[in-house]
Amino acid sequence: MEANVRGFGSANQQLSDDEMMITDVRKGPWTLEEDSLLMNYVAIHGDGRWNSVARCAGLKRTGKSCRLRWLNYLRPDVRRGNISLQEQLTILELHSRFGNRWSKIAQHLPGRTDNEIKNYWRTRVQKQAKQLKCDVNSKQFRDAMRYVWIPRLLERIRATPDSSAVQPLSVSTTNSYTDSSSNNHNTDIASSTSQVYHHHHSRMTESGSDPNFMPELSGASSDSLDPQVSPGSDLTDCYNYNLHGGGGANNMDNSQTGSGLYPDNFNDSWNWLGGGDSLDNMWNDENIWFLQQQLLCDDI
DNA sequence: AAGAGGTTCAACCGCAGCTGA
DNA sequence: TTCAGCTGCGGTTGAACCTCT
Repeated sequence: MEANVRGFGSANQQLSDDEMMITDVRKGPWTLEEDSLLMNYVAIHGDGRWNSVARCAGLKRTGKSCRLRWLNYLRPDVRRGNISLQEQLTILELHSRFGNRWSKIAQHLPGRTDNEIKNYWRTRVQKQAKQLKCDVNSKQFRDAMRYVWIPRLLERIRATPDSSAVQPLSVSTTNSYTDSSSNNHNTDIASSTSQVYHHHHSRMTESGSDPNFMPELSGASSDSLDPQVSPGSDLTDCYNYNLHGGGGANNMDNSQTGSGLYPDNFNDSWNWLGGGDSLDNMWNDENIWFLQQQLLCDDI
């Protein structure tokens, strides 16, 4: 497909400053030729100073456009494609901590771009919230992530005998991460979160909430990003009530899974998380029931 | 086979912050 | 101190692709 020349956006838009310097600014998808020009130029002169890159490389693109193309697509260590379970876990955890600070989250995922993480969040995570009929920033959804989603991810990561099996399927062969700490960051987060989760899980079934588990979600942290997030005690009280007295797992009415709280395609809606396995294993009746109890509890 | 509707993701935009003259 | 230019960020858009009927 041919890229447009001043045809991608609004015709009446005012030209931005860097556009003013280039006549006949090209917009739209990049061609192989343009990619080649940009890669060759950066290989020789290095990146940065993107306006001069655009000019000197002979590209009729804005500096911004060149920068974006390089960072999101052309740079040698960029990795695109399937987000691994560990990366999913990292994104969930870091988003709960930083919110929509995509570039900050991307710093913890070597080779991933802020754009890709943002797209992942919007297309996958927000979709789940929508299908659960709750806001992605709501307590319900955060708790669902916290008590069901993340633990399940951890289980799956741990259950994978060959760690390479949870790596993305399409990792660039030119990847070379010189920062060893960054290289291990996903595993570190999975490991530490796992430890915290198990600590939390054993405690919460005994005596209620554990503020140490993802405190940014519990509201215990002073720098909590979302003031509406309440302490975990409500949820765990609800959990204990349902589990131990007020209609626990043994009393679970399977008909609840089709009660209307969740759409009929609830299981399917979480499919992306499983990485290919049957959802029957991933989102069984117990998990669905648990989520339903959270929502019921929150409604009280 | 074809069209409709849904999903994905590359690329754009506006804005804010930084830097140097 | 001010201002212009540049860079980076987050939100949004729309073409391409996929799935369903």
